Amino acid sequence: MEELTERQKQILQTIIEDYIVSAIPVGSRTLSKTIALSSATIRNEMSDLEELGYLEQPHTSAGRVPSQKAYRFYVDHLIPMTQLSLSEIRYLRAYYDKRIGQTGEILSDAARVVSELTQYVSVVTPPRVSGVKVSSIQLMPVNRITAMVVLLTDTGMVQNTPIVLPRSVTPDELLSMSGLLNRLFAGKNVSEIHPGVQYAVENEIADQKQIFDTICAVLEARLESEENRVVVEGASKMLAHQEFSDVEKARAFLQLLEENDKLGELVNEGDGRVSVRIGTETGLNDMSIVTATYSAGNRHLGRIGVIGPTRMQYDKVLSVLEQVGQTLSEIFSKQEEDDHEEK
Amino acid sequence: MEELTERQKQILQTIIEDYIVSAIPVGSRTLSKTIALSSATIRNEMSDLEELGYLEQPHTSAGRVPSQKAYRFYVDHLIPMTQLSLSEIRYLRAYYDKRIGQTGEILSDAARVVSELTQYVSVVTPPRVSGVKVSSIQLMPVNRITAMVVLLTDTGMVQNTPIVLPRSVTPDELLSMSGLLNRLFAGKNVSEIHPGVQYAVENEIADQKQIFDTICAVLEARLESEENRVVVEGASKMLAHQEFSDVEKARAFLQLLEENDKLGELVNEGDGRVSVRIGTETGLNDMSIVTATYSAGNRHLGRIGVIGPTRMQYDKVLSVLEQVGQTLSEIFSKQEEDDHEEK
DNA sequence: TGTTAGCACTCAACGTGCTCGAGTGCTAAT
DNA sequence: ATTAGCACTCGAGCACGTTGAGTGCTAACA
Repeated sequence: MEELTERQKQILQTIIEDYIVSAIPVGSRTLSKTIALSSATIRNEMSDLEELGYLEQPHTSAGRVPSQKAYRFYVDHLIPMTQLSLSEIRYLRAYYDKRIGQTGEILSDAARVVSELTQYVSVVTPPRVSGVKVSSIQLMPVNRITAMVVLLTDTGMVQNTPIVLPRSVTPDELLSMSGLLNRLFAGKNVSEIHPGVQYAVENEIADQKQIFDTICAVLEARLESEENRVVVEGASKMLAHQEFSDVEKARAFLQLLEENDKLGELVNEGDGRVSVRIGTETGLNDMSIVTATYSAGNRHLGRIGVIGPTRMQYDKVLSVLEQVGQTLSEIFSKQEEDDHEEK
Repeated sequence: MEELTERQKQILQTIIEDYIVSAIPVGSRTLSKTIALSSATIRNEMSDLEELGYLEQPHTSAGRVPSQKAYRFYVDHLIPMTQLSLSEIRYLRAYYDKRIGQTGEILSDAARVVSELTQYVSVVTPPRVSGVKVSSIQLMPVNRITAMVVLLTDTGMVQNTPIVLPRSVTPDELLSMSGLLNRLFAGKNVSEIHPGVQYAVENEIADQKQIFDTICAVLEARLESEENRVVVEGASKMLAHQEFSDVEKARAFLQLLEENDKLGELVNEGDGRVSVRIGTETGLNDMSIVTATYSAGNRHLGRIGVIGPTRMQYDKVLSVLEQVGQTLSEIFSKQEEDDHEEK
């Protein structure tokens, strides 16, 4: 690919940044005010940039609009390192210092912060089972044939699942079953739970194995389905952006936001610590998805992201996500440390 | 208030039902096709109805549009008893027969069904603490100074809350604390949990009282905040209705749907087994809210509702909500029965 | 050789005036 | 009491001209 001259880069960057805030095609006159060149010169350069595929013209007598390729070039080479403003950092800290609560709340708080700071829709995927370890498991009786399984993880997450047992069971049996489950799975990865796990039996009777398998099966299914849950915040903000003034487009997008599985996949598809997918790279039309990971220690847990029109404030979004992803990681890692400290 | 003649009622009903599906002002010509009267006669009647406040004219040469008063009259006197279609009933049953799972899932399933069948946004408020009884309480150690409180209710709901204790506590202490909590609160209303509850102590030391109070305080706060959670489904459907073709209106509504506390209040404000609030009665502009209760036995738990434009298919919405509310009640009551059966 | 001024050209956006038709109210006839 | 007829109203939709932002090209200039 041909190298762009410094001047071309400057012009391209100015066009992109102008267009990102104004959403109207930018013309040579406008640019000549920011850049010390005559409009004619700029026209020539723009013409070249168009030929190279960085700019597009909606119609003959309109200004130029950055192409997908331009955005890609922008985030790869031109993006300025944005510092969050002091007030923004303070805003983030306010959440960070909050008591450590329920995982679900932490995630939706994080999403709300991101959405608020960026003015785009924010999506978070919950911790993946493969990244989380069992801290303890407890069975609680509900009625004769139903029990509640409460699973506690090292990241401070709780998962409770009602289980209908194959036969009626006494509280004592449940207790010993709890003990068994703990001996088997405590400290292991949550993903290792599935029926058929072999364990050294001393004096168990055959149908206890059946109960054990039932519990594992239900638990496994539940954890897996839990993985598909996603948290969405700030959906109303999308309508503030021009590209959704067409109601049909807005409806389609809103519907996407309601399809949790698809949305979760979309967010998790990002790779690397931060990932920027632009336009068709997302598989969606005229949409961009920026995501960052969060983790506990060095175990990858999930991703937090922003989804919006291709014309997106990439610099702002990137710095916010980077910051929030890091904060989330700190929170989850802290929880883990507390655990170790205990031992 | 003046009584309407049978003919006026018929005309009014036809206008309303026509307008509900078409959303365009209905004229006398159109009506004369459905009703065996000349357009002129109908015009006279319409003129009278307008004077009585049942109809409105957007402008001189447009048809008539039903007023809020007309809708109110419609749901109170004219509404036909809609039977759900066979396929709809089958659809409902499919959900009803589903395994009884997590409360949250039941509620969001219910909301999704309502939204799907009515094509409006559906909102559910979770069971109120005052309607729910403690089944059992369990404390699980997380680390030295943190424990997880797992509260099981008679409606099969689970509530888990992390609690940071005032001092480090041994698992044995937690166990005895669990026992105490169970003795005190099992079978009682969840709402009776708060710090400072007096209990007959045998050999408890002073600071155990402090731990006890901490647990109760956090639990109480948590349960209260949990009450404000609402489930919203089908938000994207709102955009299909004409009254939201104005993006600004759509945005405002979408934002309302994200303000959980306000939304919950709005839904819970309904009274009676089913409640229909129209237009300004809701406190919102040009919106209607239809809600139905669901309960366990005779204890009121929460409400499920539909929120949409004043021009709403009241008959359809009413029958769906009535049905789903009843189904929800059956589910939650069943859970309760199982409990009693156990004893 | 790169930059700039000037000019003709293009085209969406906007405003104006026009027609069309759905709908009304009124009056007079049935 | 109902209906037919007619004049009137007014938004929707279309044609048309104007405006202005923006372009490409050419020729002059440093």
